[in-house]
Amino acid sequence: MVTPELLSTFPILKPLSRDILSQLGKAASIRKFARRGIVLNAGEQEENVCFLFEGRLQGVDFTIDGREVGLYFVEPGDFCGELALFDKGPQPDYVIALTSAVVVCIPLEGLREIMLSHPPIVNYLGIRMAARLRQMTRQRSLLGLPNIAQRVCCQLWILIGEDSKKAPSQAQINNPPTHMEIAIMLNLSRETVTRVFQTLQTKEIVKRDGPSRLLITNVQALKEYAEGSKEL
Amino acid sequence: MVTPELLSTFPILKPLSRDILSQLGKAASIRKFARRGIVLNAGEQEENVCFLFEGRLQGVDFTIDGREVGLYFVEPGDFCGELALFDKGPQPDYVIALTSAVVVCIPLEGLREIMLSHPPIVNYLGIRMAARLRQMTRQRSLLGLPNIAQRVCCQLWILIGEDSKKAPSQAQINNPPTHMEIAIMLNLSRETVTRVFQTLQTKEIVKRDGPSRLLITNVQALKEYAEGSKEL
DNA sequence: GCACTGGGGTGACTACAGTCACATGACCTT
DNA sequence: AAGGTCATGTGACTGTAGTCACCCCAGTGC
Repeated sequence: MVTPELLSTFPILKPLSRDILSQLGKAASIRKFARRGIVLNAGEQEENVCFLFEGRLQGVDFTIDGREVGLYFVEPGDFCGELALFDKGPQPDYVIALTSAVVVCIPLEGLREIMLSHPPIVNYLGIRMAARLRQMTRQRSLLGLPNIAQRVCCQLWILIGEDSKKAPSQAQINNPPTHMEIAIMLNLSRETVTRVFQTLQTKEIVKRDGPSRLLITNVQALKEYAEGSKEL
Repeated sequence: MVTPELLSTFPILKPLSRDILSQLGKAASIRKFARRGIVLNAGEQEENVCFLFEGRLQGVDFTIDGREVGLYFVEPGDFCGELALFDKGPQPDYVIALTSAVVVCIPLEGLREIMLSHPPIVNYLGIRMAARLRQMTRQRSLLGLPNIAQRVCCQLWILIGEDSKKAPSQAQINNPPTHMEIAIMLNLSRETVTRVFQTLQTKEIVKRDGPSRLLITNVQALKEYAEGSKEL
């Protein structure tokens, strides 16, 4: 049983009345995951939409030969497993916990009914899926870059986020992905990512600040590498 | 001015009443495109959803260094440019005509209103976007394959379609993509694709039947290569 | 204290796909 | 018949990213 207060912390559920939220809450459950725990299984007909309360998740897939492929991140307040709301089809990718995570699971059935009778919810879902399609398109075009260093710099540029770009003096990435996580997003080997980072560090473009922060000491240079106007 | 009859040939518009269709038809227009014509521009706020009546379109993007990237196909009866219905955002990719094509353009505004008041339409759109996300996910995991020949075989396997898989004796691909089109979908060079095809042909796994048909003479073998249980 | 794990760092080697430079043949238009 | 374009073929060369093998180090559990 999940309280309406907790549910209403999720932006998409905010427009719902207290009554409906408590009804949803009755069927919902809270689950905790350790690092590397599997939140959703690819290929299966999952019966929940998973709302992330705490931690960070990643959508991943595997190639036929077992290689891991990184697809997208899920941050707190966001959710995953929503595709089945529309077509009742299988989950296209795995979702795993990158850190220990707290997730609120809401059964598809209840949500589907509410979605059909509440236009703001469908609309939010539409915007969400559109955003995801855009993100996947951008990520796909990243993979087309033949220059590997540029690929990494572009990914970093995306990870910096809009806020930091406006205040370049203190640009940073909090809880940066591990080299391995970056590698599988960009179709690279871990070693290659490490080598690019080494170069970036000796050129004083980025700098580690403990395990949970990556400082961008030269935003301009990073941008130029990302755009291909300079080469590493 | 487009007739309601024409509009109702598109599955998503089928549930709409004749009245509404004629209203939509008034604002709609028919456009013809030559091969390589640009139907939608990436980055722009397009003001139409484009319904394909005849021909074949492809969603493409370009990397920062100008390389073409193939994303998806649009077949007759299908449409593109629908993301803006939800978030009024820019089109994420270019859509170009692979053959000469006839397209019915319907203004976003009109469709958006109808979508909000007609649940079956939103629902159809949701299913469509979910399908596209699944397809992009699958395509993305293809790119993770380090074995190039396997990548091409997987793509062929996808292109064969379900019907042909059930009748393996006459499996075929109609209007197959050119080597170049396959190459940009798989992050390969055109020459590499040609070389894989050469191998497949000398092994009598596929066979050209004129410019508009590719016969799969050995479906089982193709499947094994795609799954990685055999190597070329 | 110790073992264990996971992230990061590095060198040497090599296979292999990209690139470039051509050639051919089909098919258009004029 | 000539000229153009486009899809496909093919050889030679080369750069580069993957792979493998190993290292260190920090954190954590017992």
